Amino acid sequence: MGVLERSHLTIIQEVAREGSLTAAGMRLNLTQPALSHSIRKIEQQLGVKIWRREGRSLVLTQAGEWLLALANRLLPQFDLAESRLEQFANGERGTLRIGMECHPCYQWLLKVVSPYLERWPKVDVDVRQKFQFGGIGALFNNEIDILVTPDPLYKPGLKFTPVFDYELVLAVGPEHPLRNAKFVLPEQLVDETLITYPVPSERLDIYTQFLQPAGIAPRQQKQIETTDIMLVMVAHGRGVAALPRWLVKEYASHFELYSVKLGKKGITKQIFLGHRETDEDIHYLRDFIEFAASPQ
Amino acid sequence: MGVLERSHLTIIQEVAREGSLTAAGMRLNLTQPALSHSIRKIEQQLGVKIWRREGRSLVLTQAGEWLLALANRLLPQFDLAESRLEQFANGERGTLRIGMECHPCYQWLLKVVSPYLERWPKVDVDVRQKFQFGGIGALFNNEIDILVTPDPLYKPGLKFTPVFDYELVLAVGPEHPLRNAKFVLPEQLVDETLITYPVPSERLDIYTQFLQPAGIAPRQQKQIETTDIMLVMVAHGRGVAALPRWLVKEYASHFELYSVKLGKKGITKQIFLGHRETDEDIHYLRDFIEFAASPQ
DNA sequence: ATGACTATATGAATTCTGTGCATTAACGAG
DNA sequence: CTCGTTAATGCACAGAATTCATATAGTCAT
Repeated sequence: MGVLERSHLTIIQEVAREGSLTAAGMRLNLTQPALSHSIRKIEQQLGVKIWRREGRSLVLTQAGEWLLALANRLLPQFDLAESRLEQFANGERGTLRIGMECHPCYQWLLKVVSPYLERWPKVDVDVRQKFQFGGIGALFNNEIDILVTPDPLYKPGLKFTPVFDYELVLAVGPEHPLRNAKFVLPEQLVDETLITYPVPSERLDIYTQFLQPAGIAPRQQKQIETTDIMLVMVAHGRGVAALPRWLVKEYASHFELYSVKLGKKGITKQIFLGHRETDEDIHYLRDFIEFAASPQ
Repeated sequence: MGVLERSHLTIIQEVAREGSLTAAGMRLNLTQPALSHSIRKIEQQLGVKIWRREGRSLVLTQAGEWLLALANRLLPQFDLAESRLEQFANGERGTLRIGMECHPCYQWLLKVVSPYLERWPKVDVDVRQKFQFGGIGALFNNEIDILVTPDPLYKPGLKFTPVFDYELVLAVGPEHPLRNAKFVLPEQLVDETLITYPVPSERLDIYTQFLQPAGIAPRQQKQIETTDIMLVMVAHGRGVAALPRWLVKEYASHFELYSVKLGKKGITKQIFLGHRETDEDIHYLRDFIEFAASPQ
């Protein structure tokens, strides 16, 4: 089995560097006899002479030169590894895996992530959107570290932090009769084409909190992946979409878009970040939550 | 100081591979508690959790994944190193440094080295020709492992083996009056141009064994590095040269050359290979000497 | 739920390796 | 030759690694 250890390479390198066991011992915090015993053992375990005893100094043999080259190549990698691990230990390095259960939040997330990456140059961010057992399950399975969700499910071991509120509104185009309406009622959507993200309707607030309570369904539903395309369609009168008010406002600089309140009182949503309690000592994770919760 | 050892990487790799401490223990010839204690120690020494305890199995953390990648990268290099060292130990690998104190022997050496390199694919051959303290000194200083020389100097610790005999002759061109002579005497060279290798005349046998005893010097001496050019010059009547008979014969197929015996009895030389007695257990070195000594 | 099975964790005892001390041996410079 | 320096050696000890025995925990089938 393997007998050559990192410590042996260190000794070989240091002895070659200092040229004497005594000096090398000083640097390694070992006594000269300790090294003498060590190198003898290495040599007989490997069955190779590593040094030629020349007078009172040690000169590397061919095999020794070869080992020295190996040491010079491998030891820096060990050192690097240890400094990396220290960063892991201090929570300075890692991958923050963020799960999303809220399609339109993607735009918001982007705005949070960019400055965060600046602050934590050694932390990578990974965003995932599909979960076999739901976002909460993904948190428990350790598939993700942070969950962006509008539905905090308070379970032991998990914690949720509210990060921002927004109002869900109906986005309509410039030709739409509702464009200047104070608000819209469910029955006003029976003849509309509703554009949504491609997820089950029980995960769309426009259904669960607006249409279904009134027993209404829109004439047609179109599913579109990306927010940009969705709003282009809306601006051209190909349908209407339920989105956060701030998102519609943002896109309004590019396309002509109007926001209409959903119902008399409007629909207000709150977004939470969920995380495992066991992760609370991870510095970069805690900072992400604090940073995200502070108003941008 | 460094705490991460090769053995730790081995454990990480093996546990990841087998998925359980018990199984990994079998492969490493260790018991399960041994591993359990080891990994706990590694973790607390590094200050990083490497595994997450999930149910009754161990799952790598981010830091653990990182270490596994390191292990997969470094461990093969350790394995390779050990197999190389085994080859060193068995004398199958190394560099045979050959020193030359005999210029014309270079041609002979080439003929010996080619088949030798075939027989020892892992042994490299290095030929050196300049020595600060002479060839014998170079042997003692470990600058070379084998010395090709016509002057064996029997000293304790060194051994010399005769490898071949040759006759030193005078090479002349087709227009030369001596071309068919039975032999040549020193005084017949007073008006000649003598072509030699660029070394001090005390190292040229034509001087020490032929001209100087008779108190004769040639009209002119030209120094030329390479045997080829030397013999081209001779063939064109630009001078004469003292070289081994077999060498002249070999070149006679390319240029018109004639060999003339030096003195009535001729000059016979013997070439030896010198080596350190301490090197006699190096397999590839002993084989080189045996191989060189056997008639080609 | 319960029990059988299998995995890891733990603690104490033991074995072994590594280290240091004291000393010897070898070398080199003055 | 002698002194200063360096490596080698033998012995003794401390601490680390390993094992054994056992506790604890999770999984699966009934």
